[in-house]
Amino acid sequence: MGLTIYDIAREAGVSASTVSRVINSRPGIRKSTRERVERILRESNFSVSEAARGLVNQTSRMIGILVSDIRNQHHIEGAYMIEQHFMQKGFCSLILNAGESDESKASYIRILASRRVNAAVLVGSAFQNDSVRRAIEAYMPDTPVIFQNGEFSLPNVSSAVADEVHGTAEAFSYLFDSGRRHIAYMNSNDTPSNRKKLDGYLKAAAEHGMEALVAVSEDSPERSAEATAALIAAHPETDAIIYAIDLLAVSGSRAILDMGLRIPDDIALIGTDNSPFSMLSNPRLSTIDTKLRELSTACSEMLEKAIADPQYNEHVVVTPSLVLRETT
Amino acid sequence: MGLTIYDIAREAGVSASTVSRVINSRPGIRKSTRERVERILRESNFSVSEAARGLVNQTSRMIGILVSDIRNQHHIEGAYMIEQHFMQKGFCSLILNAGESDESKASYIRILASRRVNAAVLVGSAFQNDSVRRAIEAYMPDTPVIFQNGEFSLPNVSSAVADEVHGTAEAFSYLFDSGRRHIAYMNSNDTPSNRKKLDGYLKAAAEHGMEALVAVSEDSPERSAEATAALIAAHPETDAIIYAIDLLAVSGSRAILDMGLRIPDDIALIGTDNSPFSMLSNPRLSTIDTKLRELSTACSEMLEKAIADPQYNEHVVVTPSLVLRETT
DNA sequence: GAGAATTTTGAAATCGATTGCAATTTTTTC
DNA sequence: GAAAAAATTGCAATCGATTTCAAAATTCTC
Repeated sequence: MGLTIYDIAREAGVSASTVSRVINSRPGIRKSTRERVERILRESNFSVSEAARGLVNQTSRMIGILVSDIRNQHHIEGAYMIEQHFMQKGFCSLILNAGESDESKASYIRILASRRVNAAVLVGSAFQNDSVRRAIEAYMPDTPVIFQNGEFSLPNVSSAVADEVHGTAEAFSYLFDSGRRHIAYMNSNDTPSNRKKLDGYLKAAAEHGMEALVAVSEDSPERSAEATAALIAAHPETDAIIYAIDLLAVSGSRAILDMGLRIPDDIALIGTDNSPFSMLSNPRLSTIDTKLRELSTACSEMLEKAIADPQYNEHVVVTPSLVLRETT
Repeated sequence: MGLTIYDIAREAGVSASTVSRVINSRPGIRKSTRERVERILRESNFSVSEAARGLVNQTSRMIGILVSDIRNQHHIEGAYMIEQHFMQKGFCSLILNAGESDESKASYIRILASRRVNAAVLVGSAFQNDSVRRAIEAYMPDTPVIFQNGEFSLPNVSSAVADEVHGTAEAFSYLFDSGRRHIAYMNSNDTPSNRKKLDGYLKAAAEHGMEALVAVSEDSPERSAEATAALIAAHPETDAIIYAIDLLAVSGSRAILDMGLRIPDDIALIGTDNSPFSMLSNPRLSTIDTKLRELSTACSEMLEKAIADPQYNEHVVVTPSLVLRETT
């Protein structure tokens, strides 16, 4: 089935070395020879085996991108930017859905190591756990790793992280300054990122001398609507809610409207992440912009430097900002 | 840096063949030898080179997934299901963002061919063009290709397609039966899929003896809001709009509300695709469910059969159905 | 405990490219 | 037109695994 350069060589009456040199545009080939080989290459629809090439060149020209859930808009956007950037440079992206558990995430590190990726990108804070850390130390101690929204202090790991503590605290202060006195927090699944957001809320509440009220919802629209309704039923005095995730805020808003309350008059809402649909919602959602684009851009740049220079290593922090729309 | 099986062999005092047999759980190795080799394998964090392995085994154990835009929720969902399914079977997914132009899509076929993927999946109707077709014939004539939402009559290509003509026509009939007499259609970018939807609309309009009114919006919330407002300004008698894409319908609904019209009293809206956020919108969007899940499931199944049997080839059609919510 | 039968193990070829070095061909130079 | 210099080309080794076939070690049989 697959033609090899030997087949091409025979056809062209030259050696495999010559064919290889033509394919890779190496100098020192007579023009007429080059053209003849190129023609045969074209006519026979030859395509080089990247596996064989990778074996001798000791490189796969692949970037491994690990995402805990690619269906998450937030995550895929990060993967997309990196994919786009490196495809142009001739790299392929091995995008893998690394799953829920810590062990499964760690096993994906092994998979990337087996594929000998030139670099790995971890998208999402959920990778910040000990299994993953150990897997990196064991199987990719010398491969550049870029952590989007998390951090390991290993020599081959760089990172770009959002200061989510600050972001949530700022949202709290804004609500407080606009007169809200019963600001609740709707948390989601327990991830390092959500923990930081919660910390920001708790810290801000303490600083303003206010009691904290934290509810939890799974990461689904239905659960959030239920959790929001339950929160308000139990604490009718609530006049503002900060949500750990935009999606939860949007379906929460719907539940609030259905209860006959007004937004933002009775209750103000602030989501987190400035997701694409946060401005499509009705009313349009105010949100904490965690600067996903900046995070991804920073990752692409670091990745590029890290591939060029294995010693390279950097950690950047971006500061979230508040986007005010119709729910505040 | 990278250890090879020869390093392991030396350490264990055996030959590389033995190490290979242990790694691949081949029979005929003395228990004590196997355990010794396994221990060394573990202690040295050895990881096999898939490139070398692929070279001799003539397989990459990779599935290539081509998506025209991975940020599109609709597409990524399809890629996700396939990724999940095959990862368990030890395949990696090379997910590539194949870009806008026909030529760029075709060139990605070449890339997958170079990587010697075991199969390729094309997600989205945009791959249905001649450049891609020729690229498949030239570079992957024997690799199973599964086309999600499109079709080529090539021996190695299978497909799962939604009958979008029918879906849109059904939506039209529903609106007509509920008394609407000025049903407009908001189209989006010119893709094979959107062309079929438009056909369905035109066909249904003709069948009901009604005049067709087609507007076009680029695939962005802002454009759709503008296009919707313009449509209604030019044709105030409009009492229903079918949208080629849910997203456009959602931002369109916002524009309509902003004009002081009521939904569905003054204008009924139906989107297309039953996207995750269509039921989060306010009011909740009625939509034509193009059965994305079924499409993807069918693709996974066909993919599996095609990998097992290169002769395999099938074409399935799924029928969309109407999901009625608050905008009708 | 010798010889046969069976189980384990290893040497060497292979997969499809790339590349250093030597050999060959072509071009220059006088 | 012969020798030197320069430009082309090919041979053979290499990358890191797998696998066939033969050799070596072990177990069985009488």
